[in-house]
Amino acid sequence: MKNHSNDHQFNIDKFYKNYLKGPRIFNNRDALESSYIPEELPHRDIQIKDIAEKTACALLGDTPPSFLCYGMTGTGKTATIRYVSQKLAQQCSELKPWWVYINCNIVSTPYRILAHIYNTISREEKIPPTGLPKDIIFKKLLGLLDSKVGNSICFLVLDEIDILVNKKGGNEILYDLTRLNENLDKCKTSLIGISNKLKFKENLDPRILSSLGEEHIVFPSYNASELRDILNNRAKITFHEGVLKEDVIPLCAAFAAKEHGDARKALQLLRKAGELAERSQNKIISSKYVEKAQADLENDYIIEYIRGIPLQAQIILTTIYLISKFSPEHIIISGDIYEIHSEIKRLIPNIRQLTKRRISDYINELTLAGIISAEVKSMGHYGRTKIIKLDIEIKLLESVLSEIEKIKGILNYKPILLQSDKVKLKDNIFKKLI
DNA sequence: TATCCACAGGAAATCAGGGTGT
DNA sequence: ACACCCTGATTTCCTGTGGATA
Repeated sequence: MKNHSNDHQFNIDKFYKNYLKGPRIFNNRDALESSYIPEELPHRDIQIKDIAEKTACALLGDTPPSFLCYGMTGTGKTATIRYVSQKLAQQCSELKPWWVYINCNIVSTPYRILAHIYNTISREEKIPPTGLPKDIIFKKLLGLLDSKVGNSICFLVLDEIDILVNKKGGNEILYDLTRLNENLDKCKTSLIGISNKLKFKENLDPRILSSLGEEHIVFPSYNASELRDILNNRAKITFHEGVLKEDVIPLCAAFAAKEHGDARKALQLLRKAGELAERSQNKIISSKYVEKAQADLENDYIIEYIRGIPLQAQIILTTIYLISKFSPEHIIISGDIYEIHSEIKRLIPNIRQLTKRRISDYINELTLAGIISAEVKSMGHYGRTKIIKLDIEIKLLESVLSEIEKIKGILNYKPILLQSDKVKLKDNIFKKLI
């Protein structure tokens, strides 16, 4: 088939030429990445000093104490530790300490934690992702630590340790890690836990808590003025001179300060604003791009989240969508979600029936992610249930769901349940009770 | 005031799918 | 081929419960 509309076609060559000719905004994008470790960390002097003091004895070959770092997301916990670890390494001529970073959200099971530690140190022989018994791995790890790390120190940084603690087997593996030193001849290990939940200690085995030390390093949230300092530092590296309007950084800082002073958020905003300006071929970043970035980031998060969850969870979300779409007045309760789920699962191949129990878990997960909100309410003789509300724009939800191959076909299906008189009757009673 | 609905949500078991060394 | 390992998703079994109703 001939293409008769060449003039309207996207000309990719021309686009690249224009792109190169266009205004340059970014000098070094990496400086706004969360993995970037800056030369200096503003407003973290106390924490740097604290960590430096705790880890300094590694220089003499002694075992540093284990400790915990607390602070909300984006308060610089990980960055500070990486910063100190760099500085510490610069001081060591020989006996360089090893640092193993473990994000417990990603490396999330006992087996994988051991394997991850082993594999980061070993480099040659890798431990397979599954298959072996844990105790074998543990013994192999002990051998490796003594032979490879030798007389040096190995720091094990457990990021998002709270997630690990709340899983089965989490306390056990932590306990094993705290006892590593007892089983080692030459090498010494030291644990550093990072958490953004202050109350996770409740679920922590007291033996682990005592070995992690009673005192913790606290990372307070940044206020707007501190955020401005951070942004100014990074902006100098990131952008070419003169591309930033003066009000951009204060605005980013203000937005992020509203969200418990999250520096990561502030940096994301700044980068997104830069990208938006770049995309519209503008050589100046003005505050209107920040406003736009704020809205975009919110949506990006939601879209990525929904894309990432399992199909069954997406289907649960679809049931909520269908109820909101066809009966906007309807009060959404968990029982109805169950009914409609079993109704529409027939329309999707290879989808099994879920139990109420499982659906209840999915509802909780969606609530945690901020997609919906749910409140348990007692309806007296009508039982106890969850009242569910969609917390995002239904248009947005629709557009995400319609991109999912197996779901897009049923977005116009009107559930039979919604038309049943029994449900309508119950709905009316519920409305009076609320 | 006792009852009883329709669930909530914890704990343990099960299943299937990815592996291992022998 | 066999016995056994680890994991994630799900089921099974279970006890608990707020408050309108009889």
